Amino acid sequence: MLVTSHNLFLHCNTKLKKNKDLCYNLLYKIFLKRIIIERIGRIILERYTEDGNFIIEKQKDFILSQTLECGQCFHFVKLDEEDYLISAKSRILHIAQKENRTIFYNTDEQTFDKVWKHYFDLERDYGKIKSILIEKDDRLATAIEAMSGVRILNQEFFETLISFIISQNQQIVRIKQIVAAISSRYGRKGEGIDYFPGATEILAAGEQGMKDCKAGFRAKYIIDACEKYVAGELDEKKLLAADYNEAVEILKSVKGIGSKVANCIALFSLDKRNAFPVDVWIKRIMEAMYFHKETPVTEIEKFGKEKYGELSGYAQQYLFYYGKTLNIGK
DNA sequence: ATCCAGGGAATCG
DNA sequence: CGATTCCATGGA
Repeated sequence: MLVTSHNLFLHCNTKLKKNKDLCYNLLYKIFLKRIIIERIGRIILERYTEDGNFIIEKQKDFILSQTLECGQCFHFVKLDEEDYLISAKSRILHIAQKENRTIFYNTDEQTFDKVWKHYFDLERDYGKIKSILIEKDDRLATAIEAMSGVRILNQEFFETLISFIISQNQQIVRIKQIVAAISSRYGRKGEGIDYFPGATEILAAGEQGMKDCKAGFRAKYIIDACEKYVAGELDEKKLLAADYNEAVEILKSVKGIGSKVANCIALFSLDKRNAFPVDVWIKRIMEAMYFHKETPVTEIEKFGKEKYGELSGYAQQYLFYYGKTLNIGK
C-alpha cells in the first residue's frame, strides 16, 4: 500500500471535507507503516496498524487498569498487568498497554474509529477537565493525581442499565460475578468472555433465571427494566438526546432504580457528565472532605452538583476510586 | 460469626 | 414528610 503524495493529498482532502474539525496528516515512518496523527482540539492521537493490531501512542490521561477497575464497568477479564479482555458494544476486545503504547488486538482502523475511540472517550481532553476541576477546588488534586488514568467510558445503554440495577447494595466483585453468570447462561458465547444478552433473552429467562444467577431480590427489578425497555419506554436515543434531569426521571420510573443508580446509568452510558452518583463511598468521602458530620445523601448530591457543575461526574469518579482505594472514612 | 455491600421499596410514626 | 426496616447473598 504505497502512498504517493497525490494520494496523501486526496486522502487529507476528503477527510477534511468530512469533518472540518478533524485534521488528518499522514506521515510515513519505518517500513511503510502508516502513521495517522489526528488532532481533535488539543488532543493528538498518533495511531497506526501493525500486524493486524491497531495501536495508539499511550496517552498521558489513560491507564487501562484504572479506567476498567474504577467501578464504572463490570464486564471484563484481567489477563495480565495492563492486559484485558473486555465484553462491550456487542464485541469482545483484547486490549493492552505496553511500553507507551495502547494495543487494540485484532482491530482495524475502521472499527477503532467507529467503536473504540468513542467507547474509551478518546476525543475528550482530560488534561483540561482535570485543570478545571482543580481550579474549582484544589482539594481534588490528590485524588486526580493518584487516579490520573481514569477515563469515563461511553458504555452501551442496556447492559449499563441492568448492571447498575444489579449493583445496588452489593460489592463490586459480586456485581461482576452476576454479570458474568447472566452472560454465560443467557448470552452468546465468546472466547475467554461471553456477550451480555439482550432484553428479549433476559425476559425469556424470567425472574427465576435472574435469581439463578444470584441477582436475589433485584431479579424482579431487572425484569421490570427489560419490560419497559422492550415496550420502548427506555429508548436509548431519546435518553441520549434528553437533558440530565429528564433522563434521570425516566430511569427512576423503573422499579429498583433510585437516584444513585439513575445517576450511574446517566453518567456511564448516556453522556450526562454532570451526574453525581452518591453511594456509601462518596458519602463517606464527602463527609470527610466537606461536611465533617453525618449528612443525608440528598444533600451531598445537591452539594456535589453545585460545586463541580458540568464536570460533576468526573469529580465523582476520581473521588470514588481514590477514596475507596484508600478506605477513606472507614 | 458478624458486618456490610457503588440502594431502594415498603412501612411506620 | 423523615426515619426505620427489610430485602438475597456471599465477600471480608
